[in-house]
Amino acid sequence: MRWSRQFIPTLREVPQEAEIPSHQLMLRAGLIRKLSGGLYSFLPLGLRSLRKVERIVREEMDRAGALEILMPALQPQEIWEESGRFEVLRHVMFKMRDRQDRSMVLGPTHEEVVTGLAAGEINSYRQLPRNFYQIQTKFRDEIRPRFGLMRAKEFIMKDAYSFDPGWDEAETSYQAMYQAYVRIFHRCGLRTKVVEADTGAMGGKSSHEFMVLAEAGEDGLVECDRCSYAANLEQAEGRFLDTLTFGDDALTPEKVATPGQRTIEEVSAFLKAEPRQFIKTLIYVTDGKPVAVLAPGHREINEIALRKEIGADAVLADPDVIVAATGAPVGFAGPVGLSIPIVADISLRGSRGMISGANEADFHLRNIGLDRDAGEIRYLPLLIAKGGDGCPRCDGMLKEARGIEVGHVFKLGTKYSEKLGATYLDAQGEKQTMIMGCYGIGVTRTLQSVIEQSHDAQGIVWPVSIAPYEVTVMAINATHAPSVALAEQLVDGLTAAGVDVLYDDRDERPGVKFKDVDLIGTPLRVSVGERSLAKGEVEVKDRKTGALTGVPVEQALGIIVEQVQAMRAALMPPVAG
RNA sequence: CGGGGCGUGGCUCAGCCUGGUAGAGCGCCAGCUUUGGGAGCUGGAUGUCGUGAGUUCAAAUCUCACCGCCCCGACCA
Repeated sequence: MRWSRQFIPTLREVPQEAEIPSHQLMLRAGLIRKLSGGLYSFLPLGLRSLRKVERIVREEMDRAGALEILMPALQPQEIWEESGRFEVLRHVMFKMRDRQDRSMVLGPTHEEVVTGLAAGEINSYRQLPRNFYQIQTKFRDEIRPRFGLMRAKEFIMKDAYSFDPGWDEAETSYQAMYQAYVRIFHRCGLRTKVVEADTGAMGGKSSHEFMVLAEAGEDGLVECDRCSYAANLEQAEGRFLDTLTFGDDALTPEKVATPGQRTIEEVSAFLKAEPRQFIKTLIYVTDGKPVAVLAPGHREINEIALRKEIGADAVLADPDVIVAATGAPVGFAGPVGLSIPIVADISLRGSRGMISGANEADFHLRNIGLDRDAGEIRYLPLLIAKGGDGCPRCDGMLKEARGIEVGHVFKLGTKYSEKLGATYLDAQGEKQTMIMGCYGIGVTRTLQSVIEQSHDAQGIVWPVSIAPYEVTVMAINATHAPSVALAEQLVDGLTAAGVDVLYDDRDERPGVKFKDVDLIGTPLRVSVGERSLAKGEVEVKDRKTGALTGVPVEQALGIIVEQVQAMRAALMPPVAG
């Protein structure tokens, strides 16, 4: 392909709309253009890379035995009401009406459709197991689209759904997908970290996320410095290593005036005590009733864990509810003397000498021995894990990182198959419920994640497997006939050898062409110029290492093809299976 | 939805405070020179200054409303 016939609108300057490197580079290298917030057009270069990611995904899914199908993006709202997820996901679904005034939605995911399909078509154990997947556009009315393709309103997802006769078989399906994901991301040149995760709106028993570690990542996670434990912060449990005992055990609670001091920060400064000596008392409301939730003053409550324990609808209480529940305005709640149920993080068990609100305006209590001075308390693990906490699996210590979720595998169990009647008859003629799993890869997000992980100051550094072109060839001076002739000869030869080659035929200054090639990031650059030609050579530059090699003209074609093949081979998974 | 920032040519931005002829660099078009890391010279095209209302003799500039974009938070796969 000739550069002059392609459409590669590169930008010299960083568009102000883009914050993170990958988003900036996708715009600068001419891969995408924005239509409006969270909606992007793919230009030729972006689409070429996207198609290559899709091809890898498709090959590995097929290899793992999954079957490609394609389901409608436009769906009747009823199927969501049937599964009970309309309420859960109504805020992320685009909703509309058709000409018969039927309520329709654009699918944010496809458990409902695929489970209905399986329920209708699969009746016997002889038809199991089956795993259906598709690569398709998903629609989610994001509260806040962000970072280009990272979080968009419309994006391409590979979603797969496994149906198994029993739990053991389902485990096998899960492992097969897990392994396929490892291979997919490896082939895309991505380094990923697998973490334990919360199942969120998908539901089900347990799940793992494939994370690309990156500063720009939207998810916090922790990993152990000793063992392989790693988890999303939403899911992670850290062992609290600190001991919360202060001062003399014999001291009893004492009221202390703290006029106008509401936050832990304010009161700890006022009383000259560390935040960790405080019992943070938050009032939540669940099922219409207030509940006091306690945590050490320097730590945060994990609301996902909390909701699992006290009720899925739990939210922080409004000020008037707090006044009614504690008798004091916001900022002065404490566990001592409260008449509402209390749950506390397990780190607070046995704590002594603590400080908390006195349930009276402008007063706090100190010298609290929590289980001595407060009423009945349920102790539960409720904290968001933090770097420095102990690993829950071994003696190691957790450290924090940020990640981009590119894949997520779920053990769903029977959540959908039960609701939507996905049952079959086993060998004994007994009716059984299918065991499901679901497996997603954000294809467009994966593409951008590769750039986020693989770029430098000059531009994108594509892994050869998903580079829009594998090699760019140029005549440094497009008016120098011998250079042009040799360049074109190399382009033809490479094309014939099955290499994706871009021919920069523009009559631009060399600097312009060099900058552009670096920006769009093709793994190899071949330049033909008068200088190297005088030595009987062409120049090959490795985009990743920056290494420049003079290659004799006669051997150039063979050497370049070999290098491309070597780069391709390096990204194939080491072992089969 | 709360907080903050920003909307001026294709891109990056100045001008706004203190109202009075709409600017620069890059890009684009034509010509000449140039050709190993974003060239030089000459000439040229491109703007409802986000939209609407208001104040004013006069609004890119002041006021109000709305819209859009970006960031933080809440929320979320």
